[in-house]
Amino acid sequence: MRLSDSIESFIKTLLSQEETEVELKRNELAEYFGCAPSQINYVLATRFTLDDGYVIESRRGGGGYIRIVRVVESGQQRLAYLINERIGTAISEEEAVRLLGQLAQQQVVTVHEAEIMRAAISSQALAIPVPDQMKDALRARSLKSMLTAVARQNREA
Amino acid sequence: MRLSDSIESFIKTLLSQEETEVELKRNELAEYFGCAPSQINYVLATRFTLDDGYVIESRRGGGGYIRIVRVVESGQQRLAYLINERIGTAISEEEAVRLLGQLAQQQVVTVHEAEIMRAAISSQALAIPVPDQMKDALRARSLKSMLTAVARQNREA
DNA sequence: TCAATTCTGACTATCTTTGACCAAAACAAG
DNA sequence: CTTGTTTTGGTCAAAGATAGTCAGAATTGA
Repeated sequence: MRLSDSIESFIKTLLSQEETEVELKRNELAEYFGCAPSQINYVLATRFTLDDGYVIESRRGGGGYIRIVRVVESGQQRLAYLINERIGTAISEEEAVRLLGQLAQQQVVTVHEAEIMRAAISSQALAIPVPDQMKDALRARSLKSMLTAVARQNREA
Repeated sequence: MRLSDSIESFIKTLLSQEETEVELKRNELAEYFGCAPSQINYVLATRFTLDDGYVIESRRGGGGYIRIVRVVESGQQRLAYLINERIGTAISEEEAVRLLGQLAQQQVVTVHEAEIMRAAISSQALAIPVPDQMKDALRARSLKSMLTAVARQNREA
């Protein structure tokens, strides 16, 4: 059993059934597993990504922490499909607007929320000197990030 | 719980209900929390800034005091200030998160909306290979675009 | 063997707390 | 009034406490 796998399981156990988030101290966890603290970052970076349905928050300094939030129930939510399949790694503004319109119509999000998301990824917002390709990638990331937030809110509601 | 967090809560409790301002003695408060007096200044500087919606006044010498005033502003005023003056052409994720938290707390936007906006401009969302400078510029554009959408919705409502 | 994955450690970034020294206001004595 | 003393609050730099990053070493699996 790899160290990374052990740490992954450990965290996922803490996140089991009821609990949807855990807060831990990087150094303590590293101590517990007898490894370098940066190993924890590696595990988080490779096994608790947005695409995996997790969001990581942290703070440095005294009283610092790492918080891991599970936002998508494996495979069962509709948003999970959108986040992982339909949007993918790049999406055009037109496609995104169409998608948001559908979500609003299906009342997955409010009209206000859809408008905000649309504003976030409008060509005006993305008017920076990078290739269109990169803008589409950026739009996909931002959109997925926002929908993940929505999924999290739905779950908490 | 961090000392700073305790002091912050304590002050916010004093300000919570009807009161829009409190006056206190720096040394007494420090004594109460068993910390260095300058710790109080640290808390004020990091958690009671103008961005957070507070104004600090103080006097030295006999009978000296520190007065913390919670500023009240209309949602539209606040949005206009952020869009036209505060955000500018670049903003870091940390600053943006602080501003969004404040907007939610002042109920200019809902917590859901704030979370969505936060997600839109998080570093996770902006993880593309461009210089940080450009990310900050992008974040500013996207944020202003979203806040403009919110302002428009308010007007139409 | 060799490429991908895992792991580590040195260096960096950020947040908190403290303490020494500074500045201003009030007060008291002359 | 003027000046010295006392009482406050302010500033800043340094130390302490965490977490993040990244290049390269170690390991693993094909």
